[in-house]
Amino acid sequence: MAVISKHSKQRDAIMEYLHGNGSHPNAHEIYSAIREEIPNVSLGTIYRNLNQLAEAGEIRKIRCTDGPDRFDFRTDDHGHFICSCCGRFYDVPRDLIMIRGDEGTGSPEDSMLPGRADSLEFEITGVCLDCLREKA
Amino acid sequence: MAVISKHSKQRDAIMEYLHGNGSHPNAHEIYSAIREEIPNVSLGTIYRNLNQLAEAGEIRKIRCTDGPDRFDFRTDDHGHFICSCCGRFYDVPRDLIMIRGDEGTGSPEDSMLPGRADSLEFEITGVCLDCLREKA
DNA sequence: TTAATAATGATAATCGTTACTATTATTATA
DNA sequence: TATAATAATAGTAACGATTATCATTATTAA
Repeated sequence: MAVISKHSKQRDAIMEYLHGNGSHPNAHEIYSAIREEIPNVSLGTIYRNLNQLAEAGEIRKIRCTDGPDRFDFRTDDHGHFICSCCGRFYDVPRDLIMIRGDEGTGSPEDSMLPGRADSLEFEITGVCLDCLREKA
Repeated sequence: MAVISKHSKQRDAIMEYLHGNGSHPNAHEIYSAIREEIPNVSLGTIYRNLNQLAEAGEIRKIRCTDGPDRFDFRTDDHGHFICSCCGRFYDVPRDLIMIRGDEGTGSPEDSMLPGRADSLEFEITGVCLDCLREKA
């Protein structure tokens, strides 16, 4: 895991923005927000820092099935629920998802998977409760 | 779901290639393969047809967390296991994955999810049995 | 306080993909 | 079977997201 050696106000501003922002912004949204504070910040700086922070394990890069990558200050294991109606992005705890046959011995031979599972990325698409209520 | 109205040898060749090829090729791999048969086929034609076929429900587009999209002639609900060692792509039946709280009443209110789940995309990263054996 | 070097802003380049357009192929119908 | 309608094509330009380059500036260690 890479280490960040020198510190910069641009990176601080990005971290501050991510922590104060519950959603899952993409690079351009972060760029727009940081520009309010540091008007001549460069988009390249945003990307460089986001990747650096992700490699250092301080944030998570979410590769979306559609559209640009998003970034999340939550680094614990979790997936996402995307409302196909309003587009909102919800966090879903990892332990809501179970892999059948992965609870027993822990031996990959006993699992129904083609090997040893190390991590699981998942994205649930559906309609959130807010949108369901609105429709009713 | 869109309908394909006229038929073309380029599209036929793509379908044939996908069915004769168990893996999950990306657009460039398909392009290379089709060019053997139709040397002046255009990359745009490959993309146009792949998207058309996916919209018609004849193939599936797999949006990878890393790298370009892949295409799969299997259209049933399933996810993927990617070996971080050899890069191979395995199919995983959808029913190996369970969403906790999604078995009961079917009511989204009872689920632990933020709404009604319509579909689940998942990608398991790990080390496949072949690679595990090789290491041992 | 200076030397070493990491980070920056500006911008060019890259990659995967989509859009455009004149031409060609397929289909329905006369 | 000839013709008209139009979908699909090849070629190429354009696009959005991201990464690379590079001269300059900021941070850190000695």
